[in-house]
Amino acid sequence: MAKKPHHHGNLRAALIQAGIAIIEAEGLGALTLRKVAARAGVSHAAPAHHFAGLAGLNIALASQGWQLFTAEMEAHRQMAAPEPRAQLVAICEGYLAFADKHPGLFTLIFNTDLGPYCDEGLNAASDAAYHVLQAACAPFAPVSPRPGSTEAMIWALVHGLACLRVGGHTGANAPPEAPKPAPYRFDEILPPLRLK
Amino acid sequence: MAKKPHHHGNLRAALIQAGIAIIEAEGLGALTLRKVAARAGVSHAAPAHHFAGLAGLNIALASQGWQLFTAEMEAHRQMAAPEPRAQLVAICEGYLAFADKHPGLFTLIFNTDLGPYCDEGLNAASDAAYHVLQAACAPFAPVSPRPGSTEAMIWALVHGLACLRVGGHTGANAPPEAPKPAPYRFDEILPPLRLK
DNA sequence: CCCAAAACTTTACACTGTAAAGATAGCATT
DNA sequence: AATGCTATCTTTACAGTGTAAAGTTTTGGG
Repeated sequence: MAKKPHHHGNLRAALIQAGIAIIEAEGLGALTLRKVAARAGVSHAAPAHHFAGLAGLNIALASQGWQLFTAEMEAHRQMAAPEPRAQLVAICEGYLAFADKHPGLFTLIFNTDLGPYCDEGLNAASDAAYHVLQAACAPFAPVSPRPGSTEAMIWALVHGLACLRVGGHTGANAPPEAPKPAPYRFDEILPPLRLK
Repeated sequence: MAKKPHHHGNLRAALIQAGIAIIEAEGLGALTLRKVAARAGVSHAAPAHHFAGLAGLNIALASQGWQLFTAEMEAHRQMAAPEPRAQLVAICEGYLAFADKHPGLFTLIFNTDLGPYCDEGLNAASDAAYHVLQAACAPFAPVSPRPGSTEAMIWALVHGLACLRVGGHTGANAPPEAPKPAPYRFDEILPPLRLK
């Protein structure tokens, strides 16, 4: 398993790249082993072999998705002022920006059943994302006696906003021709938090 | 289109019931036109004809799902004390209870792309659910200058908690043998709200 | 040099949704 | 009451999917 394997030369990376491209262009529902293979220029059984089936491809793509997700949050954080609230808001805006820009990957990493504890790399990638949010919540006091309650509240709040936005559930249904209201900025619904 | 159509006798309702039974028993991913047909004792093309394809069946099942969802929230509300905060907490607990008890239907109504403005009955059913939550938020002052911000915040908060719980994302990954922490009750992460 | 194993391809199969054509039952009209 | 019409459902066929097994080619080591 060196840099230049036998035929293709790092086919695994090419397949992951092809999979992400398909998800971004046509949505998660259009992701297919055969389409991925065609886009990478190999036979339709090649991805099934490399990833041990569609489930394995999904896991590999989700790992990559978590890394992109983490990078988006980190990028927003580094642009923000160093005060705790600005850092937290920036991370949550990164969370929302990722969901807006990559709804297919967002659905893959959060709303797809990949099997419990299925892959070590996937766990590590999702943990990294969680730690970014956790660190941003650390300066604030718990919102309830339970430790970790602030992280839980912030995560639920930003995740719910992202999910509802991706799913188009932004209030009561309106006729298609009605102008859509501007989406909420995270600051508008973030309750005040006390510093530790 | 009377009560007793030609052959079966209200096949549409039987197909919906069969579809819900499959989702509840085997998950949303196991839902199939052919399985629904088999469970209802008809040919595999019958559901495709009644609902104009799988997409139509999903829409019909989602409408039913929204009604069950609304009923669950209403049932919790009626058990609660009449104070605004107790009413709101009860509705959110109903929200979470539905997600816990019916993860497949929850995923269908929220995380499945059914097409925008695809069906009038579906819109009415989801609007009914939204109005339950909206009414419970009405006694509280907006959390930001924007009107409706309280509904948006509460909805995002409870929805995020429900989604993360359904998806198993309740913090950093732990080894499978580790005991799972008790899920958050909604009260633990609900910020204080001022009455109007 | 040769051979064993890894990396792919080819082939085949069960299952899915969809479309079209055929059969059947209820209803209305004459 | 007889006839034809239409909706309901079945049968048949087909393209596309994931998966498994067998075959082929390349790589790397003894």
